[in-house]
Amino acid sequence: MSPRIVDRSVRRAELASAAASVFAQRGVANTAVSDIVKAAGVAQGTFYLYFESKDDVILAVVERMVEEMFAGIETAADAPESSAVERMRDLSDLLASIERAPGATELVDILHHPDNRALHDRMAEHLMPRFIPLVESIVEQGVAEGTFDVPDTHAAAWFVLGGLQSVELMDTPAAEMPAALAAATHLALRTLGYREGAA
Amino acid sequence: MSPRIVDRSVRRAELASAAASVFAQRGVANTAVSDIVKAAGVAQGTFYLYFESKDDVILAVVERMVEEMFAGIETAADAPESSAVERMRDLSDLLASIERAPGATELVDILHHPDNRALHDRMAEHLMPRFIPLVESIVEQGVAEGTFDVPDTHAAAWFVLGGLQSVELMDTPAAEMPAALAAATHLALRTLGYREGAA
Amino acid sequence: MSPRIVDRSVRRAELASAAASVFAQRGVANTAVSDIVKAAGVAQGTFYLYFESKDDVILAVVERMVEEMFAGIETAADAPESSAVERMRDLSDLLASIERAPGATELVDILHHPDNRALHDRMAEHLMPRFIPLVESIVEQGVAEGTFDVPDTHAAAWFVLGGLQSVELMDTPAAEMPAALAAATHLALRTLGYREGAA
Amino acid sequence: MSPRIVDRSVRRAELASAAASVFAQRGVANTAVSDIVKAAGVAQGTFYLYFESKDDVILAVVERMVEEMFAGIETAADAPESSAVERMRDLSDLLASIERAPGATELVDILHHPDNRALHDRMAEHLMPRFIPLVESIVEQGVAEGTFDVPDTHAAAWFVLGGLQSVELMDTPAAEMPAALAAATHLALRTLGYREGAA
DNA sequence: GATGAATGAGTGTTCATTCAT
DNA sequence: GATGAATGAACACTCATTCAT
Repeated sequence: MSPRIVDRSVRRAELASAAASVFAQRGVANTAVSDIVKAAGVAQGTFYLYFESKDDVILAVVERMVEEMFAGIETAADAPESSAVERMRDLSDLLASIERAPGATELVDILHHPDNRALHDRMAEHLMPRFIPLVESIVEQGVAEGTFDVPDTHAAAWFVLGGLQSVELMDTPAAEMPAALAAATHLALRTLGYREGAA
Repeated sequence: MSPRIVDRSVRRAELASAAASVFAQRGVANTAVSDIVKAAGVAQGTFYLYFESKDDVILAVVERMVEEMFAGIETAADAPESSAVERMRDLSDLLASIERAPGATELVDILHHPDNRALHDRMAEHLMPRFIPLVESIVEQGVAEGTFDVPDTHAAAWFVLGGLQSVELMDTPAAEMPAALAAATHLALRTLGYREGAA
Repeated sequence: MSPRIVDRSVRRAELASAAASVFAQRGVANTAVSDIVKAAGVAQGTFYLYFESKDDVILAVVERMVEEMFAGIETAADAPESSAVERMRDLSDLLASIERAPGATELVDILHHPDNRALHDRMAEHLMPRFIPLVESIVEQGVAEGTFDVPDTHAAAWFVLGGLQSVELMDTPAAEMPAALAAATHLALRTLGYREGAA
Repeated sequence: MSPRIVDRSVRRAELASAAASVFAQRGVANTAVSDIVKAAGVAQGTFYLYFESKDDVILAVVERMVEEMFAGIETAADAPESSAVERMRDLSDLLASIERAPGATELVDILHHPDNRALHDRMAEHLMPRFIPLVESIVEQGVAEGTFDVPDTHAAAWFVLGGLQSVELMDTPAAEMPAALAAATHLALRTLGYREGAA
């Protein structure tokens, strides 16, 4: 009955996984702690050995999601050897492909559950501040390279990131996504002062 | 104490107001129907004379907000006699001033309550589809006038609106807002292919 | 607005009718006073002008049913010019046909509503004591005529009436009802000491 | 105060007992779950650990009653070594003594509560189908033995059982019960075609 | 007499959290 | 550490009844 020689953080992760899974199916608000422990195969009390409260798991799940997402994006987009334009194009693609990223299925399920807009947003809240520096560094690089031309790189980073995200929220059928994406990327570059044919 | 003197819709509005007020203080999820009726000074059962359920008030509050917001914006921005560039600038200003609009204080309180991201989003959900046609009409006008140049007006409308909203979410101190706004407007116009100095 | 020159008891009857109708559809316990007034087309308060409470209508409805049922039965079965055996046979038939009696449809609907067993029973309670004297008078007549032979006419009346009712509760398909009825009548007569072929 | 010492079914039984007791005092409909838990000395939530709903306890109480009653009857009357006539006489006695059975006091209290006709009936509903086969087997045995003579044993079983029950509902003072019972038994046997003095 | 808006106590049920074992 | 039975406050919602108009 006690072959559970797993250490604290592993157990915590198991519970968070179980929670994430149930959240995806039933929505966060409709999920009771009892659902989580059932899914994890532990007793009710055990939950409180690893989390202070229900809110605590929610936070943990969100944070894990942010980490996973950002990890994927960052390694891919943080390629200082590329030109700013290339990095910008990559970022645009990556943003679009986040939802199709391997292993992200669960995240997406959770985020897409209609009752989880709050979670979705709490996540966006965590995500934006982390993305912005990345985007801003790309913008700055572009300005330095002379391909971009913006007075306020910070504002530009927000504007472009907001614009790209917004396009992804558009009412686009799957078939036309690539075209929409191309359009968005094009707009993003233009926003940054990039002249397609020029240079 | 003064029955029959107020008609149904007025009473309903009173209750919605009370609800909005409590929502702003405690967040939607933390507000019980009993809190609402207490604030409105009526009995518990009275609430259900005017709303079918708690969800019903929430929806009513959100819709009222949307209407108020959109009413302000629409009348202001829907000026077909102006040029597309002017209208775009107006829209940008208006978007920024929404939160400071008279009477909107309460809306803002509610929307800013940390627990109310869901409400905020349900509202955005209602709002975006109503704004997009407006923005798109401006873009199309600009294209027709020869001042804008975009292949896909729909995508452009989403991108620009998303970008503008995003800038407003920026971590900008009040003092620098005008500058940030000017920058955002500038970016929006550039995104649409407008050449500042040119014709 | 006041062509309602109906007198008190008529109005009361209207309300009782409305109540009976709703009871039949939704069951007594699931029927709110508001349902009754809606069906009657009067205001909520009006109800309390004619009935003291919800229980009061229930009672009124039950009593009306009892009266209707008994009226039908009594006139039919109370035929002192017939022989006791004939009257017994008639009673048996009548008991079986109660549910198919004209105008009783509504009663039956109510009584058959699964939630209304209590009502059904309150009614049986009223009905049995009224039927028993009738049955007993038949039994006594038979004894006097020499066709029946029972020591305790009171007990015999209860036994026979209970037996007949019980058979009607049997799991009999409609097609076999006549046969079951004949069997029951036969048993009833035998119980009373009647020798079929004899005398 | 002594958790884990009682097992699940015991605790469930305790709660059912408490419920039965309160039902007897206040009637089923007038009993709130809060009354039950108060009587049982447990918290409100505990109730829902053992029953799915209020209806669930009601059903449990009824079923327990049915079992208790039937257990007593069955063992007593199911004596195939006796003659059909003897078994019939035993059954008649048992039916009459049910209410006086040791431990049945509580059942009787509940059943006699005026508001509990529904419960009473739900029980009768459960009970009749279980008794009928027993009675029918007696009738069939009698026919085989040549002491009874009925064409339709099924109908006869219903008739006789209904008759016996009906007599017990009679307005008989306690002192005269034995006589009424004897009369009923006599009638029952006669109904089945038994000739007292004969063979 | 009639109205119907208002009342508010009462209901069944859920669930995050605790704690004796 | 792990358990899971127990807790009890909280909640949304109903409805018989009242009463100012």
